[in-house]
Amino acid sequence: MSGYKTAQRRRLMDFLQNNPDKQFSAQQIAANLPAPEISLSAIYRNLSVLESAGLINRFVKEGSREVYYQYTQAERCRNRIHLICTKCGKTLHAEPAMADRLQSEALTSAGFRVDRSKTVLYGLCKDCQDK
Amino acid sequence: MSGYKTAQRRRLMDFLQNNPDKQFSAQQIAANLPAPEISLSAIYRNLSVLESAGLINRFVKEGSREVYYQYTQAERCRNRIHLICTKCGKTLHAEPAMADRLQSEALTSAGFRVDRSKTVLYGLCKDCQDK
DNA sequence: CTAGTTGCAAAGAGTTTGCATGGCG
DNA sequence: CGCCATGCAAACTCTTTGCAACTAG
Repeated sequence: MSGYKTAQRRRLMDFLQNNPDKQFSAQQIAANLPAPEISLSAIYRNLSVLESAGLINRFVKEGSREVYYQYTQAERCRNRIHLICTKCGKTLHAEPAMADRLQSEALTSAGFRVDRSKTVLYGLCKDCQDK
Repeated sequence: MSGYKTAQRRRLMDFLQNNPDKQFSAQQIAANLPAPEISLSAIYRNLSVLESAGLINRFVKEGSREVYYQYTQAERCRNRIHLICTKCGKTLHAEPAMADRLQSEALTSAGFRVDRSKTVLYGLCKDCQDK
């Protein structure tokens, strides 16, 4: 009923798939995508489609007002909490075990049920701590 | 050198202080503030001033693109991680002990240094879980 | 009096939408 | 051929800024 396989859709998907640890705004994608260019509106619409299909994640970065997109790695993202480095922008995936502990921690000490898919921990990754 | 005590500034501060558990966008404040109205630009500028002074917190809410502001309760916010209910919008403050455990958890299992002031856990508060 | 403040309108940034054209199936 | 996709420009939303009038100290 809906969804053609167009060259643009595939190129967008490829781009995000090739940078699985990073997240991009629509405009950054437009700027970094190799020629031929894709119109901004097509990018926005395709990102929307891909997100509905569950192929990419969409979220607002802390301190920014832009929407960012990132490739969804099923195995790596499922049931995991994301850690984003505020310096280099890299995304790490907390192991499920860590998410479990964190979740039960919040539940017992505050009665709060953490939603893993919506929660992002911000801070510095290992590499950026050293600098 | 800078900062007068104007009636508008005080009214904004009062409004946020009277709703310490909630966060508002500039436009929501404009809509909920009792008459006489304050121009949107004055609201934005005052929120900016109050934030620089450390009297209120500023952050982007998950799933939204707007900037939200909330009264900074020095004792309650210092060194604490915030928990925001995705249903009712209420903010809880994790005890420092919980933040400590969470932080060391991230550090040992992922080498990630969590920034407490920027990290927000999203989920359901006690009250909203029951419904 | 002087510097910070206010309101209004205009400018910006990011994103969405209407519409005619072009492409997948 | 029918429906989805694309480009372009216009519309939108939230926020910032320029400017002249206005006030706190």
